[in-house]
Amino acid sequence: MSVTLKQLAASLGLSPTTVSRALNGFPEVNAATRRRVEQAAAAANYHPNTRAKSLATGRAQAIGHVIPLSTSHEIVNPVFADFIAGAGEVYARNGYEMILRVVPDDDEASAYRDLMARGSVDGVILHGPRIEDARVGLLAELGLPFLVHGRTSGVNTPYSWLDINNQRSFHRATEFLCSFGHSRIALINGLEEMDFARRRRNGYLEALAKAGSEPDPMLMRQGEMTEPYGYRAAQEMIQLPEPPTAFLASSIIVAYGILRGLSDLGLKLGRDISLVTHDDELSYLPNDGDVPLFTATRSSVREAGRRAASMLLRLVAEPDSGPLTELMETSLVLGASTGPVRT
Amino acid sequence: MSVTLKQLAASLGLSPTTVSRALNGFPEVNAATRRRVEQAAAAANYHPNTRAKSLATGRAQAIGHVIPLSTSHEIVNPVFADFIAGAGEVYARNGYEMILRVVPDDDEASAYRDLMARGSVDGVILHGPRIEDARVGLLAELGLPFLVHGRTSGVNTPYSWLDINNQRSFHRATEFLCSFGHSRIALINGLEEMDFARRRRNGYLEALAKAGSEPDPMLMRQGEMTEPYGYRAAQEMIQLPEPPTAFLASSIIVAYGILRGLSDLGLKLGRDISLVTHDDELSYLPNDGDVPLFTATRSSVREAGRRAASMLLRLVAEPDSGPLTELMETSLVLGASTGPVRT
DNA sequence: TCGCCTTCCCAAAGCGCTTTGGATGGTTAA
DNA sequence: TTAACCATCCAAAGCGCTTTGGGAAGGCGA
Repeated sequence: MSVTLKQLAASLGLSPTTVSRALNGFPEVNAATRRRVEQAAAAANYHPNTRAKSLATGRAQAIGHVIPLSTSHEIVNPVFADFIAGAGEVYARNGYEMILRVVPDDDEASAYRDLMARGSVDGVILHGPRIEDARVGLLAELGLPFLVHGRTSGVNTPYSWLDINNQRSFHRATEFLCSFGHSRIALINGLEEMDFARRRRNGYLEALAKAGSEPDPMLMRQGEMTEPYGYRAAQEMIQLPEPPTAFLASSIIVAYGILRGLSDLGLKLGRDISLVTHDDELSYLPNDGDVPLFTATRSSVREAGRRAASMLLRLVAEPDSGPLTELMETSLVLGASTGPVRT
Repeated sequence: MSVTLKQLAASLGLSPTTVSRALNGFPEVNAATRRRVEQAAAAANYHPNTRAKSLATGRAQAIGHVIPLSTSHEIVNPVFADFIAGAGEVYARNGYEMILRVVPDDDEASAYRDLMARGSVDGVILHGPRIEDARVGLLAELGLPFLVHGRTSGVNTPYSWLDINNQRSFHRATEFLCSFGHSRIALINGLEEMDFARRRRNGYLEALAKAGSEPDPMLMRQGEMTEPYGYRAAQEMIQLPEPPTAFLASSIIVAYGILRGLSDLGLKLGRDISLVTHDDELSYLPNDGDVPLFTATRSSVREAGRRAASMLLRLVAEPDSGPLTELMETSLVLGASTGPVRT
């Protein structure tokens, strides 16, 4: 079907060895010969067979992403698409393939073992780390280079990760709301078995404590971050005897739900009620413009994908470059959804 | 690192040949031997090296998904994550790997060529087909098995596809609105270079014609399907001298935007204004419950992913199974966003 | 002239698997 | 008894590439 190295070599009257070296930039080949080879390769649309190449080199030239599909709720993380887009960019630029495995989340361990044993990938990115996530230990033990998108509290062995400063983000956001006089601030969080959610709650609690406000369990909720989840949370909380005057949401999708919930009750964001949300800059839910709809802690998950991919590739190339870590700060951008507490 | 066939064979005092045949279910191996081999393989956590295997067999055991990243708007299709989740399920079950390439959309052709020449995949799924999409011709020419998610009008060569009945969906939706007395129905569509968008518009126009309503260009809009797009469209249209009494949206994300746009103007869906949207059943934007928020033409894109993957695998296994096609009908589910025209 | 580098190229082995084409020994039919 | 036949196993080639370990030819200094 497609042309092979041997054929190309034969057509040039050269040995496969020389052609290989010419194309791979080895020094011991005449400049003129190299040019000739390169031209012929381009003309024949020659691309080395990936499988043969990686069998010979021992490198898979591929990075794996295992995306767990929660067996209970079956939710696909909406953030995933943009992260992948960012990472994919980097892989493509570096000649790496991206391979995806969608697995039930109780089957993830065997997915990693399998990937390792088959030698299908040179490294993996671990998504959606939970508190004390056992996958980190497993991967370390397998000896497969990996990078965590996020972190996992309670795991002591060092590992590489890229995370945003969730705690600081929500600390700042809470602080910001407090400075407007808010003291009853609701936290509509993701599932708190997820590490990011726990950290956000910590930041929130920390800021409340600093401001001298007592946290109220009635105002704290965790759940799968869908739009209706935000809607229900907002509606239910607003009917409490002592309703919140502000909301803090863990995802822009949830924020839209809150917005709708309040709007249905005739309440207007920024005037009657304040809202700060985390904003991953999902491409189909842009929160920009002169005055964004939502005041938000903003951080591009696509950029996170890019950086995570770069870090992992570095880790694959130089396994001794030790655990690599990066903490991205978010920016707190002022939108139309916040204002002083209404008295 | 991981155990090889040769090692396993040596440890069993057998030849690699026999071990290979035992594990691959060939008949010419003693039942007892086979059992012994299987147990040893399991104990050693033996998994055949993918690259070696596929080099030997000539099959990549992988399916490629090329996802074009629009160079101009940089939007990642939100529908993509759920489609992938569905397809991934099927690949995993059949021992196929899923490989993803994120490429700028002006570079897609070379991505396919490359995938083909390197032999990295046994087939590909083509996403986001446009009108008269040239990729179909390219893939046919390359001889790479492929399946289109959607269709492409104006391409005459036969090809395999899985699509939903966009035209009929929007025909029915429009008809339904007409039956409520609506005649000024706005269409907030996706980019009409996309095949699905064109079909939806056709269905819409067809139904309008049948109902004797004149289509109004002021009420038809196309664009990238984001939330703000829906918001702006709704707000602008509602201020027209002759505003629409109903909206037809191509995506639930757009529908949320419309909802917010109307809501900001004090208009309530289902009472003041009607809205029907297409609903792909995105997992994080569920439109369900006793009475769904939106009346919708509903079709699970995750299920589409599953079916598309199955069809493609079939195509790969039996290339002569000819062009496979499937047209999924959508269901029109009644939600809270529609009602008789307000007089 | 010889010896010694360079420069440029090649033969062959090997990556881990599958598969072709036997080989071996025991059974069965004639 | 012999030939034909299974049932069961194996040696070796080959998939398309990289890489090791030369080797031939030419240039240079002594």
